Amino acid sequence: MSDLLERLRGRGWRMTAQRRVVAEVLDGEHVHLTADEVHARAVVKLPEISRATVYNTLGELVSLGEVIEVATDRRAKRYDPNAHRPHQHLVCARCGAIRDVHPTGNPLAALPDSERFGFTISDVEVTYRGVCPNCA
Amino acid sequence: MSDLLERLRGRGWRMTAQRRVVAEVLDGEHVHLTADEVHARAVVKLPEISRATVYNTLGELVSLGEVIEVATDRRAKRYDPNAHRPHQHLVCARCGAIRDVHPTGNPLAALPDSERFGFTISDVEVTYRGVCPNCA
DNA sequence: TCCTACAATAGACAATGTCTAAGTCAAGCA
DNA sequence: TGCTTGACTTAGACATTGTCTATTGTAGGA
Repeated sequence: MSDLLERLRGRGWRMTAQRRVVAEVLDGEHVHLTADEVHARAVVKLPEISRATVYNTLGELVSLGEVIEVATDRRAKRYDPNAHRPHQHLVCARCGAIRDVHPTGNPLAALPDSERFGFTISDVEVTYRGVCPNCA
Repeated sequence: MSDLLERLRGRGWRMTAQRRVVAEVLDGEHVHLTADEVHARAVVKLPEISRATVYNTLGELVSLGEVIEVATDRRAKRYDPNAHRPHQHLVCARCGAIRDVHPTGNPLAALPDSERFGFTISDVEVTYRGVCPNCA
């Protein structure tokens, strides 16, 4: 993620304190924060940052393909900075913990042509649900 | 779905006009309505029905296992009456059309133990995304 | 038919997300 | 270094989706 700022700058992204802080918050493995959580953490580093800016910046990062929107939670969207390695998600039904996982094979292959209804399929999203060791 | 009302009555579900109407609205193949859409259609049949009742009834049907909550849409939950045959969903990225699909194999098998992080996995949700023939 | 517990209602409230108008500032350029 | 400009940020109103509560209504049994 440290080179994210470089990549963005290289793409002509205007660098501001707010954008830098949002990008910094989205750093690490197994990070899946909601927009509100991102805002809460960003405020610690930059108290003036507004909610709208966090939403805007997250939206831009998603458009740029640097961050993935994840819908594991029924309430709020979550943002996953691990956009450059394809992966799926494993969610604890009790505490909501989320892990990135890497299944074997291509999940697309499991869908025969007869089940594609003429669609041109471009993406598959898989969410495994269960109970994590802490909650078991 | 015609026997849904029978099944519910058999389980001691108190039958009311509102509940009957909600159940009737959720009839058919490839039905994936939002709560609001269910309400809109229910109002046609029973103008007095309230939003809260639709939400309550949908929640009860989900608890009873007669209807499945689907999160293909980032905005609102959708309700799928096809609860008795396991299936996954295929969504058009343009128009939002949703089809029930039946992939081959068990998607659970694709996740090796080393990728389970000690979780006890009970469920997998797969959403295929693409463009439908109408939008292509 | 009458009772009673369960269901439905209206509307307030909560959570999440979007939009707008006005002010601010990063980055290029003289 | 000091302008200029258009992109960025802000506060807060608004929209959408969903939940809760107090009150009223009613299904189904006695």
